[in-house]
Amino acid sequence: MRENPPVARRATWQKVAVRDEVLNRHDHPTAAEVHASLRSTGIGLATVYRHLANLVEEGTVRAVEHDGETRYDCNTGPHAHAACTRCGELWDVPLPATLAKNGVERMSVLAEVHLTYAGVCSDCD
Amino acid sequence: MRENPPVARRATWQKVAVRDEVLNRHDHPTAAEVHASLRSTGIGLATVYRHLANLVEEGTVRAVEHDGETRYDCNTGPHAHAACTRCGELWDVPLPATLAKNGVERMSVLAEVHLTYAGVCSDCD
DNA sequence: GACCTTATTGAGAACGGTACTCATTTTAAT
DNA sequence: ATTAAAATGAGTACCGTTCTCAATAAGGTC
Repeated sequence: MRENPPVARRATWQKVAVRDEVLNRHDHPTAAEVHASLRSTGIGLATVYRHLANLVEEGTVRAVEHDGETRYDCNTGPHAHAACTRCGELWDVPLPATLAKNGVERMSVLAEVHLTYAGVCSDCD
Repeated sequence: MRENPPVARRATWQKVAVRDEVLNRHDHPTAAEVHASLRSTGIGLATVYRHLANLVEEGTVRAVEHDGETRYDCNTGPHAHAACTRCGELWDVPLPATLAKNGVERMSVLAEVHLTYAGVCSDCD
């Protein structure tokens, strides 16, 4: 008999499917793209969004806002992004080891640093 | 008689109102906020969006994507941003003078660098 | 296995920010 | 004044995302 039973988390094939899909791709898919890849399973779009949000919340994947849509990144370590304005490709690049934080004094608790380089990739140039 | 008459640009009080409003505020307003500030003039929301887009296109102001909405920044020089996740405040901070660009070789034409620090500002801490 | 409790699902509706449509208004040149 | 066309704005469409809630299914218990 437990006074504060933990919220039960049930295992479902949907949860596994979404996690496996996003962890196995390195191309920063959107929720719609994950849903499309799992189309044959019949999973619902709402469920895909739900699990992606859960994975972000538990720190398993990282959400990257880009061009008005959210992309999911299986790389949770510190890194920056580069985006091609022609083909829309988004890829990981290293975050400068020492990133000056001068002028951010007004920020008392620095939680995240988002750095994105935008331009034209060599494939499109 | 001109063979290629330039596209006529007519002066309207709406265009002046939007430009003056966004150039006089340093708080990165959204389109809705600009519209609200100009409510008494009766200007339409579509017109506000149109002029803000024009100002961005002609380089007079800078658009900053943040939290799923577009904010407008009268500071067009190179700079970074800091955002408070509690109060939502967004402010300008200096961009590190030398930002290493190692690992961005695949980017053949680098057009923009977006750097945002997220955390809790001293007012909210 | 049968049963039960409740977490999970997913189709569809709702939502928020932004862009488009097009009849009407306004500018500014003649 | 007249006119041609740029500009306006109310309404509508759009798109990514979140919410709703009846139906489903996971996983205990007996």
